[in-house]
Amino acid sequence: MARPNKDVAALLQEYAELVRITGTDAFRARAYEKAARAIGGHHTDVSTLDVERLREIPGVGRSIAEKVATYLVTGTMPEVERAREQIPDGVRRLMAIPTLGPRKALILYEALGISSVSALREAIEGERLQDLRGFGPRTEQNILHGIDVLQSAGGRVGLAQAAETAEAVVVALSALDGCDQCTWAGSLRRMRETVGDLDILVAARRSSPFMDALTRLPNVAETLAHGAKKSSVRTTDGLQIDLRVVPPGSWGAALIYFTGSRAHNIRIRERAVRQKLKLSEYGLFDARTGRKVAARTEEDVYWRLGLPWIPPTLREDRGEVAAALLGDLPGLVTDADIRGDLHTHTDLTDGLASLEEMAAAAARRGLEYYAVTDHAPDLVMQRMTDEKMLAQRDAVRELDRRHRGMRLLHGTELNIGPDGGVDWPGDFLAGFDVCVASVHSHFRQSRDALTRRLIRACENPHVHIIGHPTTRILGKRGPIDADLDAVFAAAARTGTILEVNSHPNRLDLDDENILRARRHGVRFAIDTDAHSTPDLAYHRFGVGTAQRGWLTADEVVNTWPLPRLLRHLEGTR
DNA sequence: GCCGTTTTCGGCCCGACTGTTTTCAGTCG
Repeated sequence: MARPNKDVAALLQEYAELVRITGTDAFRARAYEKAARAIGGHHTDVSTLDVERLREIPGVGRSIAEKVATYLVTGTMPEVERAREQIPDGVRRLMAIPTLGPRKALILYEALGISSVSALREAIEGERLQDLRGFGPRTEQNILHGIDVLQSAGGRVGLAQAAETAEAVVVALSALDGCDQCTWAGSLRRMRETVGDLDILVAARRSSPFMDALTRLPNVAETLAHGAKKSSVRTTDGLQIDLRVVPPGSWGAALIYFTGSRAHNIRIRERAVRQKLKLSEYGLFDARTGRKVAARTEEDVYWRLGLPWIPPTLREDRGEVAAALLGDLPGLVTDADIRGDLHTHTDLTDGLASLEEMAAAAARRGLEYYAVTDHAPDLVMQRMTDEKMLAQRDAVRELDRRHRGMRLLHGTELNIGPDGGVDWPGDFLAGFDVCVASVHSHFRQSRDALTRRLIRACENPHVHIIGHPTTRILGKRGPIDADLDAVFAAAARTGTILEVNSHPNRLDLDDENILRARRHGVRFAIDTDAHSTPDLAYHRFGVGTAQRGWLTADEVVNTWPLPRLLRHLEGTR
């Protein structure tokens, strides 16, 4: 579901940015932004709603409801088309550069005609910004650095977008006659945090119907290659999709080959060679006779190489083959192990859905426990007060009495201040079932200060979980510069849980930090940080990241039965 | 543009930080 919601949200967001650049009324832009967010996170498919129903979405009034209704019927929004004619798309994309907002983007366009990131870099390097009011040397430096950050993502897309596109392609191709099997492989199957291109694999006797169907998918912008075994297209949002069609008998070998990683494949092929075998995407063959010895399933191929099946999330050549040989592969945490969520928001702060809606959605997902952790007062913009928090606690307790099968917990997401302190004194904190504490400001303190800050938060007996520990936002903001090994050691010593934040833009801790932290003996919580009901589905990305960090269910506290979890939370105080 | 009402206007998340200024504008969370 929610594909139309995402389209509408993206369009309204684009319009908001265009209004922000051209317009004088910042509140109008904010209204569109708010509506975009509300629709993007709305629980029902907006294409099933008429104008009156659309207006019931908070933040959507008559004007926006009518624009959306027009778009859903005609496929365009005339106001957006007009705005696009005034401002080239490249100007809007300048705003993706951190520290560069709508005002500076407009100045750059009007004064120098700059309408692309590359033109901006050239202008700075050509010293053409020197006479521009408001653009000093530090600003130039910040912009150049921002461009580097932006481009370090390297044209890769986030996990959520990749998964959504891949699922649509697989659904489309699986529906064709003669499709024996179809799935995605590549870095998406390995759950890497960003995906460079999608690898789709089909098992079928005839390939041409699939190749033709790929090039005719609705969001395909251009066909890069069109052959009998492989075709490639680029989608309208710049993502490359490679399709391979193999005979059904080669499915398992092909799946291994296209899942990768390259390093993992090299490792197992070396193993094949030592056994006088040859491994390719078509199968595992006797090197001398050329006779096929395995190919139909991944398990067959691995087994014939003397290995158990290795989960795709481990296939990075980080010791998984050696571990497999020793029988030491970890029993990885899975989606099915997740019993609860310990970091979520409601519309009391910046969430979109009410406490009741979030709890109901969580219960529908089969969770056994669910903590509501709205923002604490030091994040001033959220306007939290003691009274509001205590009133919410009463509401949570009341709702909990009515919820059968799922236990509601009352918590908060505290702010770790510049000195490592948090919003409330201990006696107030003691009233919460669970306290998450996160860094939301002062990201550029010195390494020493940031390290001390996080360690002090770990040492606070009321802090149970450190939320999104490095604060990085993929493609936008790097991790804070702290001595993470010192922080991990402190977390292990104090029993403080470290979060694996499942939001696809965060995935924080990431796989490598999880690997490091678990060596210190840290426990983890895989949380969604949901701000709307659809966000509750993000758990799969956090679980994938945790698997890449070799985590077992026992290391993840929200796989534990509630009594064990509560004993652990209580025990750290 | 939305919304609530002290109800058809006038407010709209508020404050800090940065870099450029020389008193403030822009950006961010």
